[in-house]
Amino acid sequence: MATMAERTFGQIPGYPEGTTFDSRAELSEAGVHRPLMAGISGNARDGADSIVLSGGYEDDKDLGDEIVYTGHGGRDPRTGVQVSDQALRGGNLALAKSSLEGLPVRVIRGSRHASPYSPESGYRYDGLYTVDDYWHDVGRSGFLIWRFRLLKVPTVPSAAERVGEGRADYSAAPRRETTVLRVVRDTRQAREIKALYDYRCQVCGTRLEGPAGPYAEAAHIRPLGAPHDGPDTPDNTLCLCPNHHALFDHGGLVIEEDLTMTGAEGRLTVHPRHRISNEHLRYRREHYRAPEEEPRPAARTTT
DNA sequence: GGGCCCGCAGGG
DNA sequence: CCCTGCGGGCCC
Repeated sequence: MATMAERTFGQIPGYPEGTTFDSRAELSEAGVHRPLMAGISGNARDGADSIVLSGGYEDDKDLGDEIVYTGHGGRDPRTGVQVSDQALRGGNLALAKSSLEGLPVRVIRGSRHASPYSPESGYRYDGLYTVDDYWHDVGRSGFLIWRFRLLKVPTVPSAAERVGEGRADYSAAPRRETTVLRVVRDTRQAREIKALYDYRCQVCGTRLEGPAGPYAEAAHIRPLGAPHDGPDTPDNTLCLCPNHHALFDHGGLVIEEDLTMTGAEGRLTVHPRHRISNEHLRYRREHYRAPEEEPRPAARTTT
């Protein structure tokens, strides 16, 4: 009956960047940031979809396009003073998950946030950011804090992504160079493929694991976007470790028709519930495998 | 249902 | 200004 509204990642239709709100209640009603008090909206499974910078956290840094946001926890609720260490759970784990999955986070600034980028009054939606990095530090209080570096996403996505509903088809996955080359966002189906393989590389079986959980990459067999126009569908997606993803993208790993591999040992691991398109594999071989270096006539002659 | 949280209003 | 009480919604 009272089903929880679906968490929406990305921009909320009807509320473009720069939209202002009088109160947290207005922000909540619009769905731009649902919690009325908490600074982080999200959970450990899906990631964080929005945050609010509203002052009060002494270790925050705001450079406009770059924000170092402080996690929550360890504060006396009355005084706001840090009285113990923070842990990687709750909203903190949600932000870490967003970093692992490359999900966009809506950023809202409040007037009480001491920064040249904060609004005069109320709250303002300031666009989408990715969680580029997260780590722990000793804050000014002397207690452990979790810190999240957020970088502004320069382009505005055309459609919002919804978790739990199957209409997440993107024509392209934008990339951005940061400390590493990282996918800005994965589609729902890409995350499902990674889950199906339990984040193990289909080539080597490697499973990378950090404090917030496992990390793998979704690789497209026939690339997205013009002129390849590969679909963002499970039969065109592989779950790979970063090395084999890069090797695959750059033609150093070729998957043959019988799933043996050139550039790696053995056969590609394929889950029984994962159908991979032979057509897309063929396209990849035809366009990315190193061409045979055959001696050719210097000039074509007609007889 | 318990506990948490970057609100908010009101009073001193 | 600071402090207090009272909170709604949501995560676990």
